[in-house]
Amino acid sequence: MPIKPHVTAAQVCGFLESRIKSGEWGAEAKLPSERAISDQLQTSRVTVREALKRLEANGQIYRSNRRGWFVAPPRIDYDPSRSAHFTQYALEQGYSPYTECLMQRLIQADDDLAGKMAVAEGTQLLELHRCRGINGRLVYLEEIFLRADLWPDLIEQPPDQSLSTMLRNHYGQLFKQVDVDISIASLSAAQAEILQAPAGCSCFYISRRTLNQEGLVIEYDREYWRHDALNIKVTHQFAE
Amino acid sequence: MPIKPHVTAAQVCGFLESRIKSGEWGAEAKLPSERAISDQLQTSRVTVREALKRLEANGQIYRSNRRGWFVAPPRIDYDPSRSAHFTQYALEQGYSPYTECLMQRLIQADDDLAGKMAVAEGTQLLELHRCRGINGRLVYLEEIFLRADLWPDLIEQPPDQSLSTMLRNHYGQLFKQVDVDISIASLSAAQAEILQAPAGCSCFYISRRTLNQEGLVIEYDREYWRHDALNIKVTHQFAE
DNA sequence: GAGTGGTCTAGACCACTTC
DNA sequence: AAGTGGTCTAGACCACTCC
Repeated sequence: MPIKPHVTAAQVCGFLESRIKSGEWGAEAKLPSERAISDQLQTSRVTVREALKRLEANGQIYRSNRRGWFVAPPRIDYDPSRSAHFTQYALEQGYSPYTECLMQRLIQADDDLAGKMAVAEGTQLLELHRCRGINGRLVYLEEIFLRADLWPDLIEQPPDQSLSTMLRNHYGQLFKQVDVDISIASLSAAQAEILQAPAGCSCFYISRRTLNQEGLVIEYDREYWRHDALNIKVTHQFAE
Repeated sequence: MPIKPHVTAAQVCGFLESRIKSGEWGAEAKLPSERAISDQLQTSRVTVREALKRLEANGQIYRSNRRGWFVAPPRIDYDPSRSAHFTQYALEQGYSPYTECLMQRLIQADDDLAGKMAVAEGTQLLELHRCRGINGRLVYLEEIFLRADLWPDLIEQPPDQSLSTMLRNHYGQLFKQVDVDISIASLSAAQAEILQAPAGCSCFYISRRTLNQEGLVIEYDREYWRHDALNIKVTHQFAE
């Protein structure tokens, strides 16, 4: 006798996608609960979760820890090779940017940092941690390292001000070159908690080294982005 | 009476990671079967799979469809803003590159392609599909679009030759600018099958528009990379 | 043919959010 | 207090790979 075939995760994906694409569930809309979806589609919660994770993987939806699943808003365009600040990008694209400084302190460069910043091990560095969001949603964490000898009184400055503007205007530094690295990583437990993301959540990892006219590394920066929040755009002009 | 606490996915992650980091399981090594791991650690297969997926998310391991889980080899460094060909990159970094042409045909530009290539809708384009691997492992799929009017006899050329070299040497084209877009996407069912990846597998999506001296889009390219195979490096020089 | 990963079922408990 | 997502158990069948 014929057995009712299982509802597959792919079918659940289709069901959810059609509602997202039709606009029935707009940006930032909360999806129904996992149990509600599995009841409606006559399937198990495991299958629903599998479908949700696939839509999460390509950035159509995201989750906020234990609060539920939400439709992902449009991604922000971002060119990490430019020194323009995040706030400017976000405003240009019609978003409301938000920055919070989580921590700032003086540290001694360890082996790894010394290599990245081309300084001797033990050199004094200023370390800043910030988180940033758009439209009320946290989208990335940032770890910034600056040579303390180049910015002697920076630690006194208000941390919310744009760093790149400050470096240029206040210290008269000119940027000569930026080296950018982009790869996939996963959030540490502490990072995931700040971004309200699940444990082990995959993220974009972007690191940037900014060099000045003399070839000194004036800024070293590590960013951890929600992967659904970001569209990286880089334009490269070839020399004549 | 005390109940034995559950083995958590995080503990399984730790168990697996320590064996990878210690070198007990080297690059490309096959992990034990999911059932063997769950038996050894006295846990369920679901928990083991959860752990494996977390290590997959940050690129430490990867799976080849239905064949098993493997330790991910070192990532290849890649600068999409340069026109150097993949083969050269791979050889410089000590890998054995591999390219296969999957398809080539003439098409009419649809609305989307016409916009991307700045040509009229219906313009004749040459479409090439290739897959590429290093050390015997497929790492990305590529869809290339070229204006048929600029390369009248290209369809007759051997497809394995480096395209960028050919464009420069044979046609004397000079590259002026490259616009690169990078984001996260997921593989279609057809793409996943070619890369031997699971359904809905997340990937790096890289699209590139290459412009010549006259500002014409001479190449438009879409790449779908296994996310664990890639480390993107871009260097940007600021104008004086 | 044996074993594997891919998928699905039908529960369960906990920590946390929301009301 | 009710409901949610996060996690875990203990099975099952299938399609596929490998031998």
